[in-house]
Amino acid sequence: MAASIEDVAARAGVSVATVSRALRGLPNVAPTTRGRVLEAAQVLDYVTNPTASRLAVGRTFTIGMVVPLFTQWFFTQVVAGAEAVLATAGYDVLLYNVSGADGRRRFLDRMPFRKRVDGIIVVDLPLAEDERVTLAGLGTPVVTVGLVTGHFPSVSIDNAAAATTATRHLVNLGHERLALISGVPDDPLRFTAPVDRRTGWRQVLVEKGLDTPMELDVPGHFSLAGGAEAMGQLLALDDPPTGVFAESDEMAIGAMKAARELGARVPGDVSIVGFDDHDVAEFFGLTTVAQPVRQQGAVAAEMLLKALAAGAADTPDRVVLPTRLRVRSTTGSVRPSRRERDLAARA
Amino acid sequence: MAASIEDVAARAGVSVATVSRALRGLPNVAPTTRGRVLEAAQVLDYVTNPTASRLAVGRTFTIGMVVPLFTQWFFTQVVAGAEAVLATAGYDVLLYNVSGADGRRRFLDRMPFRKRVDGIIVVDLPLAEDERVTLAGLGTPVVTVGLVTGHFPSVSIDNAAAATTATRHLVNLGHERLALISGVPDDPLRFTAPVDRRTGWRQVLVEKGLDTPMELDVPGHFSLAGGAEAMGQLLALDDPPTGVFAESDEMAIGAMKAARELGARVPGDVSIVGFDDHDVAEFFGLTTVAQPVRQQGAVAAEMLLKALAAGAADTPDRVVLPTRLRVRSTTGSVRPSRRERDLAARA
DNA sequence: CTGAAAGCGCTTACAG
DNA sequence: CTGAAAGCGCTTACAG
Repeated sequence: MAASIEDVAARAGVSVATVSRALRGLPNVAPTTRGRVLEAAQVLDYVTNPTASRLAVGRTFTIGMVVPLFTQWFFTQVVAGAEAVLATAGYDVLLYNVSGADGRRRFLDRMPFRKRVDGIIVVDLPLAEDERVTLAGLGTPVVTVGLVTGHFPSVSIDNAAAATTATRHLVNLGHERLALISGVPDDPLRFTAPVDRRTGWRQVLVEKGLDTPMELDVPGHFSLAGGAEAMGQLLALDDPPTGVFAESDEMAIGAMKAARELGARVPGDVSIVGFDDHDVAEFFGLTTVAQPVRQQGAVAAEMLLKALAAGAADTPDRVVLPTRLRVRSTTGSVRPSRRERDLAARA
Repeated sequence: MAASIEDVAARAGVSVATVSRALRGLPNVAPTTRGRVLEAAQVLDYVTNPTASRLAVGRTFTIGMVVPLFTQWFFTQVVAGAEAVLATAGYDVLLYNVSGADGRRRFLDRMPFRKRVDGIIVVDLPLAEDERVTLAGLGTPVVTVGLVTGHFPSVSIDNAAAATTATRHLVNLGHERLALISGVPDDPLRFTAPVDRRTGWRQVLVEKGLDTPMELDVPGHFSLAGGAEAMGQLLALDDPPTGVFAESDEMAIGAMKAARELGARVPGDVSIVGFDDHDVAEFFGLTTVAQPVRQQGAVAAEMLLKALAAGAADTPDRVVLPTRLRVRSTTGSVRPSRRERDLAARA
């Protein structure tokens, strides 16, 4: 049987109150007493029972994280980033996996975190007004990552600006016919990132007076296969794009493979820029807009710890982490388009 | 303030003992009483405080999972598989991330799971004898996945047999010069899977009387880049292999890319078979040996729940899940080797 | 600096 | 079928 605080007290010849104070390093414990307690604890191989401690203190020392699909790269990174700082601070992490719109509904209806966590990190999950109110009503601090509610502290990136950077990069290379491989067309969860990225893309095109025909805006479902299919559609156009911005690296890599298989050179015939700087982006030589993923989790965790310490949050912080273009080998300056070559050939 | 069991008792006009019984569906509660309790709980929006409940019951209702790098695909899948069944059974999951040999040491020395979990799932982490004894001494049931200790119940696959299948597939296609891209050469954690896979590979070659020169056994570090580098080494040989077995899909995909960039066709010049059936294997058309990854986590969780229910485990189960060859487009029948072509040209 | 006692919010024999 | 009381293993005023 594992030793309890009473066993330690008995062995050290003091009360359990003193053991508790000594072990936690509180002041007002005589050095010699503390020594005896520490030794007894050592000998008995004592560790405090967290369940009992939590009940007494009235805190769970666990943080709940709501994550859409924790099996996906992006989310595992965010979780890992948060987990690392929370573990250091002595907090456990309780994961809740939400998939689909009804999953979110179920989460907010049942609120499985009630009485279980001291704080909540919501990753990427857009919240309807009533859902936000429900969450706020819990009375436990909430920090969001990837979405900005205006009511909870948040950490995110500027998706529109990042998309602008990616698109401008293509424009600066001389590309004028630009396509977008976007995320999910009818997203039940209504993530905001894909929408914002499209906004940034469009903005540059409009600013430069370039065309933004529907046919150059195709969905890639945030997957390799989706990216490949999208690229197939684009290359089948009479006047295919010479520059493609994919809203995620996975789609970009799928697009690269499709391009290659269809005989289009990257970046010779078509330049591709992705988004994320996924672990594998470097290996594939993908030019992309890097976002700090683990760091978003880590910063969210720190903000939550701060809120926990401060008691009530003053004004909700809103941290926007920087993104940055990483130019690798999938983008290059523009070459004559197929149509231009055809025209030239005819002349 | 959230309602407590006392609030419910007061509102229902019964004792807290009765509330406790009614809410947990225990027998010996009058139907009308139960009705009143349920209604009161409903009105007060009561949920039981798990910390208090756990302390009273003497169980934590949480399972600890020790995972080498939970950010990697394989491990996230195992965790997700276990998590799904544990959540359904009302258990939380506490993750502990071990990286490097000292990380394992630290884990076993400090045993952060003491008094915190009711059971432990160890994923893929080989245990030294003393470490095994330490774990067993905890008195909480342990199930291992990916390693077989003979002392704890385990769920795993037959890595050697699976590798045999992969290698035989190449042999059956007529390949005689076969290479292995293995895992990590000096693995501080001493994972057994890569070793067993090599054993299976070797066994087939020996059985068929084929050569197994050192130069055809190269490390790929379980990464894309490592697989690519390994393939580069292999293709630089005077007499390069026509068939390559990579111990993971990631290495296989890296190898595919390297082959293509070096002008070798897959499977025209070199066939490649991987291991895992990673999420992306299908997209890349990779022939591979599929292992059930999520299922290993799920089965481990079920075994643990069984052990928890049974009290003491009888004889340690040892579940070996089936693997299966998935033939896609990276393997094909053998073509004349470069050397053979050279000889033919000279004749 | 230290201890006795109450309390955290449940569950569980035990008695009735 | 129900309730009073003890107990789970800690922490924390309070008194000394």
